[in-house]
Amino acid sequence: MPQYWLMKSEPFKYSWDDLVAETEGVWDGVRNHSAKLNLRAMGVGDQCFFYHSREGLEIVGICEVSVAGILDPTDETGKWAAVKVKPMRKLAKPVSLKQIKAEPKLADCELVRLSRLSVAKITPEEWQVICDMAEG
DNA sequence: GCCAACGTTGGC
DNA sequence: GCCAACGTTGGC
Repeated sequence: MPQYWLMKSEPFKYSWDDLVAETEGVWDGVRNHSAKLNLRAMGVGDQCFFYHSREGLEIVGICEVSVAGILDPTDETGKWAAVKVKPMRKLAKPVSLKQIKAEPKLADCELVRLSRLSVAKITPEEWQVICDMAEG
């Protein structure tokens, strides 16, 4: 059974469109231990929301882990983890942070509780709630 | 651009 | 091993 995640990226550094253009992207540059543990816990086929931070502040698309458990190629120490992801689909309607905060069912999600965590875990229930919001 | 939250570093 | 200082992240 796949797990669910949310990955943040600043769109002016690496946006959803950049990932789509690349077809497959390496999710590297994470330098936070909690985020690293989440990256290490990912498996091939896991589903990830692609969230735009700093600008946009919304979930824009869904991608899937295509390669799990690799070392961060941008890290010379060999201590940091990375995964590869492939874009799956763009959301019909982006789900903004504002909407997420306004939804009681999402009040406890890692994205809201740990706002600075760049790779957050999403429960299946939360995933479903956000997917419903993206279609509404 | 500001600032709060949080992680890391380094002096003791 | 504690904690103050500092740097970074990310919402506003």
